Amino acid sequence: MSSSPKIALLEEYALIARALSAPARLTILEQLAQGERGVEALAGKVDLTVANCSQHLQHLRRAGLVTSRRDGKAVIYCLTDAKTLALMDMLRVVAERNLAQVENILRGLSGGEDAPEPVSRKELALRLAAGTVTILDVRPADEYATGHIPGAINVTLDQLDNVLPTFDLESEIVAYCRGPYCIYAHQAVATLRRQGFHARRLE
Amino acid sequence: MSSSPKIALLEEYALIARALSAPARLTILEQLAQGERGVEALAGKVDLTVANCSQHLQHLRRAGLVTSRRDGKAVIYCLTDAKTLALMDMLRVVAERNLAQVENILRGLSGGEDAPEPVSRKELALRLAAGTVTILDVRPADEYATGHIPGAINVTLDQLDNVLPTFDLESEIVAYCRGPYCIYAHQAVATLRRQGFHARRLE
DNA sequence: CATACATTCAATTAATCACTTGATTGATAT
DNA sequence: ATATCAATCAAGTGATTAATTGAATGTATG
Repeated sequence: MSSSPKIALLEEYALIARALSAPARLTILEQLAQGERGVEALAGKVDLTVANCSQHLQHLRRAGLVTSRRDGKAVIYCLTDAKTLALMDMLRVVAERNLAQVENILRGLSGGEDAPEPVSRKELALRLAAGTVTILDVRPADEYATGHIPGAINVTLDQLDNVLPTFDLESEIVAYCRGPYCIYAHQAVATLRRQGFHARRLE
Repeated sequence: MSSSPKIALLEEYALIARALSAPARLTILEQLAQGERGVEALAGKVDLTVANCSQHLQHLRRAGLVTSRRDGKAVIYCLTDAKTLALMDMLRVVAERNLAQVENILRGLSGGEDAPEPVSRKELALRLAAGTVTILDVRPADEYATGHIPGAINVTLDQLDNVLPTFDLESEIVAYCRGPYCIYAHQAVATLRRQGFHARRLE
């Protein structure tokens, strides 16, 4: 009745799930989703010691989620394939669907009930062409530097209050950050709306 | 720079991943995918003590993956929604893609290199209508009893050797079990093929 | 009301995990 | 070769986890 291969298989699946079961590793994956990185760069981004970050990376590698290659004296890590992101996204979807706690947090971020619908990518393209929208890239400057939506202005959350007066109260503002795992855009939109701006988040 | 709500969110996501990080809980979910069950029935199916099974179920409930309701003096558990299955399936896909170990196990199950392509559901329907196929349900009798493909014969792995001589060597045999997480069908096909039958697995 | 039953709780043990610290490896530059 | 830098390894600590056992809860039935 029992089957050793079956358990062996399940243990492999469980290995992957376990790799995703630490917040630190999820942030590492979020970073890697933006592009390959060295260990030290990652450690700085996710606020871990280098040794600790290295261990997490090896945990991820054992699960097959990332691969590494050597470049001089640096070791560069990158996602094994895009399916990993799909897996993380599904994790997020299930969480938002089933956990009341997640909804509470997200509601808190958006500053209450009046959270506006996010803007779709297609809609943004139309508005951008019409020139009726300001786009904010809310990521750290270095990530903005390596690539961003054409026409987007880089404003981190720290800088937001300073830059805010230069915006037009009437025009629409669309904020984006790294993706679904990143909440900078949520926070930026909440801040802007508190000041009376027409701000929305890119989906 | 740091954001407490961000970590709180990631901890919720990690909670779900952790719920999927034990083989025992994956088998429980596989069972629940077939229909709701009481604690004792589940404990029997997945070979755990009742207390232990109950604890795993509560772990899953904390992660929002299952819900429970009372029915008399029994407590019935069921999957919260079908997204959970999609998540598990993605786990399997990523595992098959990235982990060499998984491929080894699956190859071992299929009895070597000559693993035949699985039969699609659509193809099976056609063959079934033409009457040119024998369908085997390789699940335990009680699961067969609660529902099965019309025309399918219930033969567990134990019984397979006994029943085998009654099959026609020329006709095609298609075996299925619970789904992608279940390996009974793999094993049945391997056994049948070793005996010279034209056996394949339902996708 | 008392009893039997299904499930959960509580306490324990052994194992595993995250993180820290300090030493070690591998690759480049002086 | 030696020094330097990035990354990994190894060992230790505190916290978390899975599984076991036995007691406690809640629900139905006599």
